[in-house]
Amino acid sequence: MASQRGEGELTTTPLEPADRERARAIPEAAVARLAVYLRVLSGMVDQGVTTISSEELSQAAGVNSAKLRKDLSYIGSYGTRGVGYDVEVLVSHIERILGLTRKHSVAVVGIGNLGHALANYGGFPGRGFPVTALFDVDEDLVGVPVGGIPVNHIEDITTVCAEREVSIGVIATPPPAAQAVCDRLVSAGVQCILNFAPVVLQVPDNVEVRKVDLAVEMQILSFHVARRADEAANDLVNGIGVDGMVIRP
Amino acid sequence: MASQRGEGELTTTPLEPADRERARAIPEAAVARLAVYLRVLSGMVDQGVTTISSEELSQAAGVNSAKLRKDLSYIGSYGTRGVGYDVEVLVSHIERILGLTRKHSVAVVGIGNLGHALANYGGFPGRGFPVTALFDVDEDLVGVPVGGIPVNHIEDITTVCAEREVSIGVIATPPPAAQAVCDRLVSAGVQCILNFAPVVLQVPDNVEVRKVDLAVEMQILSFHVARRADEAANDLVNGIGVDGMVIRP
DNA sequence: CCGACTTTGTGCATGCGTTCACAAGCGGTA
DNA sequence: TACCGCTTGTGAACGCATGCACAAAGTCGG
Repeated sequence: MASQRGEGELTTTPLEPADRERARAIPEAAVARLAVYLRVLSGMVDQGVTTISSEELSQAAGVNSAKLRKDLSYIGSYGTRGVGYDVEVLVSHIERILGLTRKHSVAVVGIGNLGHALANYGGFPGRGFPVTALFDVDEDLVGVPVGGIPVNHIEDITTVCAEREVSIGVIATPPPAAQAVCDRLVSAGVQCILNFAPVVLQVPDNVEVRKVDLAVEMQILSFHVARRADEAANDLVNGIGVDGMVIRP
Repeated sequence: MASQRGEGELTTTPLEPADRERARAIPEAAVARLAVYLRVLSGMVDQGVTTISSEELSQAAGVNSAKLRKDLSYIGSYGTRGVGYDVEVLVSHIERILGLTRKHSVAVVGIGNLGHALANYGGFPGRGFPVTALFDVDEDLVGVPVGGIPVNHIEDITTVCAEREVSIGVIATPPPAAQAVCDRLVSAGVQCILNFAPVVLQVPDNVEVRKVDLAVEMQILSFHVARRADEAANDLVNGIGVDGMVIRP
């Protein structure tokens, strides 16, 4: 049983030593899944569910139950054998490990179609990620409010990010501008970047970049389409029908 | 050296037996990277580069050169020792393996902020992913052209997807609608789905789903912010300055 | 034609992540 | 209190992906 403590009395919410070591050791893949569990659990809370077993939760999250238990074990042992997990307890522990006890101010750079969508996206503020700054090069956009926030000129990134304590920068610019924008965000002290531009960003070691590349996602799907189509053709040649039934045994 | 053949004489472009086996064996992670290499290489072609070494390409793609060579070896041996790779040859082989020799018609469901952005996104058609159908529940949207394509009512998914030979469905609906939309796409014969809704979709085994979850991405970044902040606090306690310099040796 | 130099392709070791399988632990019941 | 059934937590085995290091294979200059 890890040390318990009151929460929310500090904005920075430092982790206990035991948790600190755990956080260091959590595999990247497990972190991504913890976020998914958290979302599923939040839904459970809304439905009035108070207790859940690893089997139920793993099904809802679309993973193997052993994996789920191992993932949860990375953040501590908060289940009750023979019963399951207390939903609210689990939620609060995952939130703590993911650093969601503190708000993370977000800046969106590039207010095109995607930037608009991101600025208006309701999922962010509701989950502790308020969008507090928008930037674009287009002078005509500067001052125009999008999703309730006026657009700033890209030249002002450094000062605006500093004064609004931006901790996450989202790049939604055209590809050629992405690296320059990234550099500016970094020099403004932003250490976490979510990149939607189809460009490989070069950043210093102390900056974390995650990329969302729609074209790559599509191409991965395309690969699977091709492989499937090809296997089907192959199977047909080998006497197996499209429904998996052997037509020429 | 794998068998060479003319390309483009068939819309379905079946793979040679040797390639077929390779495609089956390519690790998922490598497929994602191949898509990145392809994008970088396309940029090289535009710059007039004809030959590139694994070292140069790996740097541009942000990976280790050994990994790059291994990834390329999955699709065959098309390099020249002592010289490097012919850019155009590499492009055409990656395209073939990823199934990009054929167009993949895309349907976007849910024409909200994100759906608009996706429908207008220029990156898709340019890379062989023409958006050919849009759907929404909102009667007021039906018939309105977005990005040049009129919106259809969601009730017509099955027929429209079938007649336009949609092979990839993109879900950009609110979370509660996602599973129902997914089921409809599947019953319309769509086997590949890109899901932007923060929901775990349940699909049959023969359907491939990839998810893009912005909230999860943010939370992963949040985790890193927290870990970093915590390490910094820890280091400070242990007498190491924020710039990594030991202030209390 | 030969030797030096360059770069690919890959066998092998290492490390990480997933899965299995079961002991440990808890609640309920008599 | 003692037993029984259920579920967690985790050691251990396995499999996949990464990175190293080098032989194989090509180019280029003389």
